[in-house]
Amino acid sequence: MNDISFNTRANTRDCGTCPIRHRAVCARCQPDELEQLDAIKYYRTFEAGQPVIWSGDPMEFVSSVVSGIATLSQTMEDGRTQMVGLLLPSDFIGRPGRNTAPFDVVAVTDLTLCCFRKTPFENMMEKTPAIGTRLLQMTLDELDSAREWMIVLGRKTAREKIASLLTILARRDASLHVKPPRDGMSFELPLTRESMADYLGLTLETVSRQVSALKKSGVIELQGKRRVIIPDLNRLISETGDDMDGGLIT
Amino acid sequence: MNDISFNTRANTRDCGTCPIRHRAVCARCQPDELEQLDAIKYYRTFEAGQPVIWSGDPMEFVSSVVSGIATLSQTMEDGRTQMVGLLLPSDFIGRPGRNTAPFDVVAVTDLTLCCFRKTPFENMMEKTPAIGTRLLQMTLDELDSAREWMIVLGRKTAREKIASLLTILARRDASLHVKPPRDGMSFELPLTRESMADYLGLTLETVSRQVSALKKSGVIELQGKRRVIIPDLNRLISETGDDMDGGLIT
DNA sequence: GCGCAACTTTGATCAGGATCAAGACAAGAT
DNA sequence: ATCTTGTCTTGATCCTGATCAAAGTTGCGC
Repeated sequence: MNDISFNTRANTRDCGTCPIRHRAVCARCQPDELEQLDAIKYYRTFEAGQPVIWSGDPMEFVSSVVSGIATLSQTMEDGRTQMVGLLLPSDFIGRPGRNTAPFDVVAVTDLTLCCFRKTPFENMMEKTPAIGTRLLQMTLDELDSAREWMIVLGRKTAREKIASLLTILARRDASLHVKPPRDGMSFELPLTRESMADYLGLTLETVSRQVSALKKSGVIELQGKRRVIIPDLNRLISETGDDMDGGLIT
Repeated sequence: MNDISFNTRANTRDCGTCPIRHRAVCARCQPDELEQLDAIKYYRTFEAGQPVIWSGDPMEFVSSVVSGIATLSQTMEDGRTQMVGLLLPSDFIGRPGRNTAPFDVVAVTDLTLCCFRKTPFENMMEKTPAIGTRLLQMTLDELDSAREWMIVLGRKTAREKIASLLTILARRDASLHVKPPRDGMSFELPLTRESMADYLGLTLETVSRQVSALKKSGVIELQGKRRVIIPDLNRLISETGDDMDGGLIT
């Protein structure tokens, strides 16, 4: 027996083989599986801006993000693009049972992935049902997040959209730190204004204007163009239009 | 051995215990499991308009839609609502491993669900890993659909949104029939203009106007307010803004 | 038949965000 | 220092879809 629990984003642990703390499948490596894992596991790194895989490409691995940030997005023929997900450390990329990528994956910052060759991974899943269970839980989480994002895209105003995105980023950032948010948290924006626009279904000009507007209202402060200071998180949350007590995508 | 394959929406089969053809978990009942299944399985029916469950409510069952249509939606405090999913026969409702419903589920038409009490279902999942695998595949499908819907909500014009919705409904309807679409397919709109608006992130007036506009352009025809005739599906698809050859949510 | 309620269409006007256009700013490169 | 390049901000204008309002349609109960 061992005490491995299903780690949540706020409750990560060292897996012993990967360089950082994370919660994805390879974080659950068990000692006697490591030999085999090492045979099928490898790291890949990407520079900021590089594509990881294009929609429709054959995909011979599954992976989890070790460090850096990637985006999951889709582009129409005429160039309109929509981000459908933000991949942060510990997030999982890939589809056991599928052969092609359904969306574009692009490295936003320098990116390291911990990859598993797909077939051996699938075999491992069969032998270790806990992995499948874990993956199902993660997928259900992602599905809920995706659905919660729909109300942002479909029903929120530009200002609410920006506030929603900043809230998510602030919360994700806060969960990386040990100290709980002493008011006056701050974080580095990983996205350009254009990426934010693609995530929110806006134009980059509107994003810029609304960020400025939130600054003018005192809801946020900026140091340079990328560092965001949030004097009062509840104030920001109240700008999202959401219920105060939760529900927002984590 | 048996030849049960992972059924897709276009490839359903009789499960032998449920009244109609469908592809969800209970469609995969195996003869020797039936006795036990009957002990934990039951049907529930809802009238059109009735809620099945509210977001946040404790949820003691999982289920699949046997007949009728339900919506999955979310409402903000001020009343703005966004549908995040359309549940058609064979779709699965519920979260193994969760105790509360993440979204509102409402019956749009008269609805029959095939329900399984959650704990016994989860036990069954543990004993029969194929169920978990199947559920993971279905969840991955739903996740892809949810993400594909994001580009509709975030980047499409009102006309494209309507065309996208009609295309999905037309395709789903077509997959229920044996004959492939002899051009000139038609189907009954299951949704009111308001529900369509909530699905597409529009107002009901805009939906009405754009439906009229598509009619005036000859892309669709209407018999009464609810029956839609599609003389040329490709013509409709070209109005969605999507790539001709696929990709659209199924 | 009539009346009523729910749903739908259509019109007039408004506004939020898109679009077009010009600069501002910062970090590197020469 | 100057030029370049990419990113961001700000302004002016336009247009799509929202909002407000009224009337048309359908189905149902009586």
